[in-house]
Amino acid sequence: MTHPATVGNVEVIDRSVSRKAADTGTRIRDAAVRLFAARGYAATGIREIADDAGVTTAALYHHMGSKQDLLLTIMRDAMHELIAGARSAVADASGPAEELAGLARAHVTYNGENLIDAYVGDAEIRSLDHSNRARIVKLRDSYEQLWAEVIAQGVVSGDFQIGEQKLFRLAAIQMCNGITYWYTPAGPTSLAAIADELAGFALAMAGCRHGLASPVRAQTGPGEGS
Amino acid sequence: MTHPATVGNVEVIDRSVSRKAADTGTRIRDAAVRLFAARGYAATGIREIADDAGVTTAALYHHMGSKQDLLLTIMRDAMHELIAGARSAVADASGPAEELAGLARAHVTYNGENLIDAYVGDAEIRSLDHSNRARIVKLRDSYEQLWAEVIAQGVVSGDFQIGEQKLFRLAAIQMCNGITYWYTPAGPTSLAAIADELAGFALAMAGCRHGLASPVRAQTGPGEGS
Amino acid sequence: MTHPATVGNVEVIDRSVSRKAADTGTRIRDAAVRLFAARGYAATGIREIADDAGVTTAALYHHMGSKQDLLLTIMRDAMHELIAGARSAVADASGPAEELAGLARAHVTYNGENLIDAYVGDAEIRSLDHSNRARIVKLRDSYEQLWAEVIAQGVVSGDFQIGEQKLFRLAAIQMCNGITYWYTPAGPTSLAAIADELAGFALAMAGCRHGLASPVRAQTGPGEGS
Amino acid sequence: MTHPATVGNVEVIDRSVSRKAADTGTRIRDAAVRLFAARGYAATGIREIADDAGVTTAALYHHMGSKQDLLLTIMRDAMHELIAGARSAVADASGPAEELAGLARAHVTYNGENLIDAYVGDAEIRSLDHSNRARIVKLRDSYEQLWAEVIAQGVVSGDFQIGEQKLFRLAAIQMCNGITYWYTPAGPTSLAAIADELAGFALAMAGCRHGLASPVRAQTGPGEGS
DNA sequence: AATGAATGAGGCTTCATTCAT
DNA sequence: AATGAATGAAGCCTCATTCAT
Repeated sequence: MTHPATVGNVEVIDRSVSRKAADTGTRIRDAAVRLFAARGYAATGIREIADDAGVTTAALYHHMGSKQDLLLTIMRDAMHELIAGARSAVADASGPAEELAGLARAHVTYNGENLIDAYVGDAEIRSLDHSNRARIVKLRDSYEQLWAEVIAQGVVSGDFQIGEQKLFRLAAIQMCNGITYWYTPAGPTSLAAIADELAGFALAMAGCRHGLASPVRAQTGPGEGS
Repeated sequence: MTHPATVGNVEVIDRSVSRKAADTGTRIRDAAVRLFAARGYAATGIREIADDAGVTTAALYHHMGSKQDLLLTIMRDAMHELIAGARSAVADASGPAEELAGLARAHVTYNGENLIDAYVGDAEIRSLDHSNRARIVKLRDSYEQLWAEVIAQGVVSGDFQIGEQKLFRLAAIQMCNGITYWYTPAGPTSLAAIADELAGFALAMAGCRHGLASPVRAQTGPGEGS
Repeated sequence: MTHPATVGNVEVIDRSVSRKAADTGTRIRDAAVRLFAARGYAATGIREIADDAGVTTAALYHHMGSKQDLLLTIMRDAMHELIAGARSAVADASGPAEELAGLARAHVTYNGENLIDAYVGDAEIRSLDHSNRARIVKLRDSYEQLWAEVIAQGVVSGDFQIGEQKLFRLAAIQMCNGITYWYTPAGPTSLAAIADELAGFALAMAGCRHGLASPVRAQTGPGEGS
Repeated sequence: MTHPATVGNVEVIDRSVSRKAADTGTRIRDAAVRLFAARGYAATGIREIADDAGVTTAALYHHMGSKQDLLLTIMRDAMHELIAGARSAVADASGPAEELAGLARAHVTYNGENLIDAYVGDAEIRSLDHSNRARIVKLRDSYEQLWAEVIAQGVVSGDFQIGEQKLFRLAAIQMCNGITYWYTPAGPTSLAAIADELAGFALAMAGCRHGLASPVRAQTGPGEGS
């Protein structure tokens, strides 16, 4: 109910519109992500969330269920968006190198544009209870599967020089993920530029830095080159 | 899973000795790291730690001070060891490429051999109170400074082809750090092999995969082959 | 398990009719008795009742008033039926022995046929608020008065050999009441047979086991043999 | 820790002594029984118990565990005492009639002397959680088994004229149990006299009112005759 | 006749910590 | 060096009820 079915520019508009009169559920969810990201799930009180959202704790439960429910909702939404972005990136690319670069850029972009959701999604898996964790892990596995397929194809085609594919995959994703821990929109480098840079790193790690005929991405803003 | 001062066979001996009468402080510290890693700082109760260590909560306070003190101790120790390892790796290497590879391997090795300490050190910075966090961040900065210097030298010397040095540093460290989240000693690949692989990735990211005359992992000790 | 105005075969018919479109009030009341009997008044939530009845809590309030109102309704109905049954039993009998046996049988029969209503009526007096409790206690007193009169007459007539009449009354009613705690229609003995047996116990306690010319249970209806 | 190993006059003395400086655990337990009896388990707040016992809720948990633990302790103690009393009553008697009378008197006596414990033990079985309920039901079954054996022997020996033994047992116990609902030490009749009277009822129900050569109990106080 | 939203009060329980012994 | 007792604050959550629609 928070993330729109289609991601893109439209979303941004919708968000800015709905923010003006965000419904209670959304206000609660937003407050929760913010606080979970700032303090951690366990260290965040339900009353803090309620206060932050401007509702009573009882209203919070009326709308969103338990604290655990809130976490599940947040993480599930995040995974769904991440996966959708990755699918779309692969679809838009042709050839293993472009696909890998696309996956890296999509990951970085999603994380950069949804910093706190991504951070929570990354850091709070252990805070999910047994069955909820299973659900999220399943989603995460299906996300990683997208990477695994691209990597395997690149190895088969000879585009990539990779030893252990799993090791490569984990290292590459982890590298892209790192943005969550230090990126800020206020920084000097645009998100798109960072995404390109990290995509370049991923290709280098795969042994095909020069595999892309054209620069990875054309839209890099002025003054953000290396 | 105490982190011994020296790693290797000696460690085992130390362990069997210390097991006979592991002092109370150590038992408490070990229990705390284990639980902080498993559940997170905020979600771990002081009584759980005490129970796990086989002491009363009162004894815990007597020996180790508050829960926050425990966390600080753990994180400070971890940072000190990490820094010591990095310093020693740089000292043993000659030339930017070897140094960078050494840093990567040292990071991976420390994290792999002290999984839970490394994980806590990574995940619980936000659980430190204001002044403690400042202390640890200062240590972390001095650690990153080691990387920064190596990177800068490599760029100056022309060994590395790196755009934004800070971005590279964060991405590389993050990649190495990832091992914390998935490595298990029971896995098929030895820690040394993983360390070499990731060091190779780092060099590739720096644009000098072929910069090392000899194979990256020449220093691998006996009995640790992949 | 609504208590029908008349018990017997007619009841079944009434049920099948009312089932088709049991009115909301009845559905709520039925759900309430069921849950009060199963968990107790205090342990039953108004939302559980509403859910069980298939209505919203708001609708519940609209139809039946508060939780306390529901309890009062249930208990008052139960007392009224119990009293009506006792009156009719006394009217149909002649002589103290028959009357006492009739009271016992009526009590057992009502409780057996309306297990949960009877149980709630018995167990939840303390859950009534001050003024409601007064109302129900008044009804209960008037019910016990019926027993008191029969007992007194039997003592005067010499049919009964009873020491303390109050003690006897309480013991006898309590004994009959016990059925609430263990009777189940699925058991091997018919309710009528149980009622006869307990009526016999009451007479024995009154010192006139042999005071009835004919067997106690002459009135047993067809098809209800033990 | 509340009920003494041996019941009897000594107990009364111990109680009065310990009451002067009752330890915290006992104070809590006593407050709990009192409130559970007065309002019911579900309707009693943990804070009410703590206030009544003069401790904080945290101290209550320190000493007695959860509300459910408190209930289990109370019920288990009550069952143990009841069973001990019944065993001792049977041991002191000779012949089915005396044994049955003894069981009845013991039951009435225990309930009369421990009104609130007995009441709670009777009324709150449904408030026990699954596993605790199983424990108490097991104890209750072993208690009823004592009655069952005496009854069976009396039937075999010809002392008792009883149809369905189980029905008789339930009715008799229920009758004795009733005292819980109306007895008060301030009443005109002594507990011993009531116990004798109810024991006489039980024998009458068993069809052997005159089976005892001597009066059921000699100690009946003056002025308490029928 | 019906309902979704809202709420203040309170439910039970655990928290990290202190202190007298 | 060690501990049992104690506590104020806070933990998450549910309560019965009302009310605008």
